[in-house]
Amino acid sequence: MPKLAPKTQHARREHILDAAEHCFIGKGFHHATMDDICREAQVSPGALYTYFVSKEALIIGLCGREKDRFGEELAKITEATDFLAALHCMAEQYCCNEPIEKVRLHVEIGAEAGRNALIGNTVRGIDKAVNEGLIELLERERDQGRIKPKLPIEIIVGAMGALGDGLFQRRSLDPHFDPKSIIPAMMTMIEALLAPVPLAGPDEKNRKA
Amino acid sequence: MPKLAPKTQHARREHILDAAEHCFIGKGFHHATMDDICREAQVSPGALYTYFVSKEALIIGLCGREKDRFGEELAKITEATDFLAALHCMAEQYCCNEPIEKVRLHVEIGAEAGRNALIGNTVRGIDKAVNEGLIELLERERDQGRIKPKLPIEIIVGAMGALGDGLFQRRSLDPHFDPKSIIPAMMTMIEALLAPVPLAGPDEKNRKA
Amino acid sequence: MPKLAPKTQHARREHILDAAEHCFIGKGFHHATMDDICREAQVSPGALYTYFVSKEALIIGLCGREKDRFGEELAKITEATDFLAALHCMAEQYCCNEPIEKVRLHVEIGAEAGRNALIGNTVRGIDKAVNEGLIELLERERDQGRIKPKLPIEIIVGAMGALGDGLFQRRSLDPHFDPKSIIPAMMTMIEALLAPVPLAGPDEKNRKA
Amino acid sequence: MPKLAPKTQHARREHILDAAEHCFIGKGFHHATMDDICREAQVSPGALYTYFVSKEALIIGLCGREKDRFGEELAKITEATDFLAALHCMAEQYCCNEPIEKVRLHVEIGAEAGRNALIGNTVRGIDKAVNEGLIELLERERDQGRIKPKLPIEIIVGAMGALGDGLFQRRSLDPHFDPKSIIPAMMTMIEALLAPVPLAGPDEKNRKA
DNA sequence: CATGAATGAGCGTTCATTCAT
DNA sequence: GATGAATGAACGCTCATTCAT
Repeated sequence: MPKLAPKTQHARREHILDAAEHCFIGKGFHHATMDDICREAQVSPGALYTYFVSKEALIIGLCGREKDRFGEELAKITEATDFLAALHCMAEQYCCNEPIEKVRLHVEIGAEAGRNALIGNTVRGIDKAVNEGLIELLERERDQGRIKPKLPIEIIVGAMGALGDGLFQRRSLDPHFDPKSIIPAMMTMIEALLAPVPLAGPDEKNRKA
Repeated sequence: MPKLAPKTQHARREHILDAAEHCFIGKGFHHATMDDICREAQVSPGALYTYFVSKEALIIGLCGREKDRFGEELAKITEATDFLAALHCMAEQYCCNEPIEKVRLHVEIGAEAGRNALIGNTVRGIDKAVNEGLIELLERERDQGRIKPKLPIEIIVGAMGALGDGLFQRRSLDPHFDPKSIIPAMMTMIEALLAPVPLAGPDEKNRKA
Repeated sequence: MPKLAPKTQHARREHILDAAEHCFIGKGFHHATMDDICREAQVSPGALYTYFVSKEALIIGLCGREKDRFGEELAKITEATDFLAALHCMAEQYCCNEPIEKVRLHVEIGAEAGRNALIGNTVRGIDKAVNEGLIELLERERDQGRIKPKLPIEIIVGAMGALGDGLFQRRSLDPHFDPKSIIPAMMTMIEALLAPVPLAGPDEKNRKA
Repeated sequence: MPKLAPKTQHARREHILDAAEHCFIGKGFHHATMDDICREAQVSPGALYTYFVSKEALIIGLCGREKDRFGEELAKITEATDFLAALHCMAEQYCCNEPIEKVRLHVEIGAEAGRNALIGNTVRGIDKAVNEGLIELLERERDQGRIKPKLPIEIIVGAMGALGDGLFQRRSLDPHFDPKSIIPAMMTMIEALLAPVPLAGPDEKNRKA
């Protein structure tokens, strides 16, 4: 039998990952069984194991996809003209629109990452990439005089990341938690860190008056 | 073997809880087995089950301990004369001095609480108690004119809680994460929310001028 | 501590046996736990084990009581003037009035007796005693000319015993089984075996005529 | 390992059922463990559980086999020209030739059926099928004038069934019980119920005279 | 004698993974 | 490459029984 076309291989991989995501989201990482995933993907265990060497590998694959996704998200902000508005938009996206079950999966993976070295490394890798992206972005903003932060930018980015994780934890824990109401608080906190410079305009002098 | 003195009973319970804590921290709730815990506590399964009806009950017991502990912590802040300094002190306590193991346990329980209703309720109960304590405290500060927050106090407390959870998540994930460096960022954020009123002094008029 | 008065000892034994009977009837021999029985009897496990060396011993004790009970039952029939009527009465007693849960226990013990030598011997001992009582009774009836069985009396008694056991099995299996309706059939069968001689009376000659 | 041929599947199932039967007979349903059965069948627990979802399911499977077997037995009687002789033959078959092990299994299942709803329903279903077969048969005999029962046929069939169960109970309890000697008693009882009409012969008129 | 905490082998069942076909 | 039956170590938990107090 000739080797499967790389395209087919990749498609199959993604298909299995979709199934795994669906199962992990629905039942949690520990409660979902490999058989659940096989059934969902309509694939035999043997076939699954040619694409992923273990259950762990499925999580790692899922992490990879999240990483890509977040990269795109970040690119959007980077390209936005109004950086703060884009941040607000992203906060809304992650706080409100992300379905609760997916949030739970995120928290679960976070816990697993604390103990499982392989998953830990993967998750740390993602965090690093995200942080670097944000740092680069914020440094540019600062160099262009649009923000005047009083603290080192890596620290600020670290604090922003923690805030995001905390929001996820909160949502995961309390299904009645209303994330919309917290956004003003988040923006207040982030602005305090970034110290954005008001846009110069014809009425700037009026403010000082 | 007549009835054990309540003191002995309690000590035995705590001893088992210690063992469970150790195992959950080291392996996670799902990977730690009851036998692991029995071995750690040097107790037979049957004996363990006279103190805790299930594995779940061990987590709940662990939650109870954390709750008590946090209650004491909160009382200390409440009694402090300088509220912001006390907060700073507590941030340091939880960010830096809390051993990484406890932090992991916290994250572990948080993840489990998202999937397990009983644990979820317990953790939500604790959160509620903590939040109420903080709300009460902040309302008093506001009524006494020491802070002038622009957002509802519950929202502020919610954001502070999220920030705390996020820090824990960060520490759990990255053993090299330096929590000390982030404290200024945290205080900046919290102060932005609380808007503390500077203490009245001889140069107060200069500010208004 | 002086030995307990034999009377107290015996009363305690009976009390525990009552509790065991209650539990076995309610949950079945295998499903009832020693703790269930202790709770029911308000006795500690240690105390229970001074009266009965094992769970098995409880069943054997229960068998002993049944044996005594059946002996009394048999005595009543023996003393009755109309033997067939007494038999009918006893059939009614065992078929209809015996509560279904007790019937089930009987069947359970019967099954256990097939495998457990100790219980088997006990149950066989009871059966033997019952059979001997019935044999004696029927032989007297025969010698007094009231029945004219065509088969050996032990065989007849064996068949009657089987019929009784079968009825219990039937009742145990089907809660809707109506035992009353089967009594005529039972009496028909038994009369066929015993061939009772119609009571001699002034009109006896008319029959032959 | 592609899909097993249905024949192989069935053979494997039967093999496991054989092992379960052996264990249940030897130790009883409650004392036999799944591991015992696995060892006996030379099969891993996982493999066993692909054929039977639970221990309970093993008994149900065993019941299915008995049902099929009894159906065949019944068909033989139905086709026989001399119905009473066929019945006698069947009594002999079940009383004498049935190996004691099968008899024990029957009693074991009967006891379990009294406590376990699923097994109870299964056994009741078999009993119903058997009873209906017998009822149909006896009604035909009656309509053709070969028997003149004085009691409703369902009652008669119920009594016959009880008699059969009782015999099994007796055999299971006492390994020295001689079932051959009881057959005349059984036939006497059954004939009393059925009231078979003697075959018409040359001396028929003498009877009526 | 009574107590009840403790024992610990054993239970029915699961499921990530393997490998003969 | 794909299949799916098979593996087997483990799991959380139970409960008849013991024995230090």
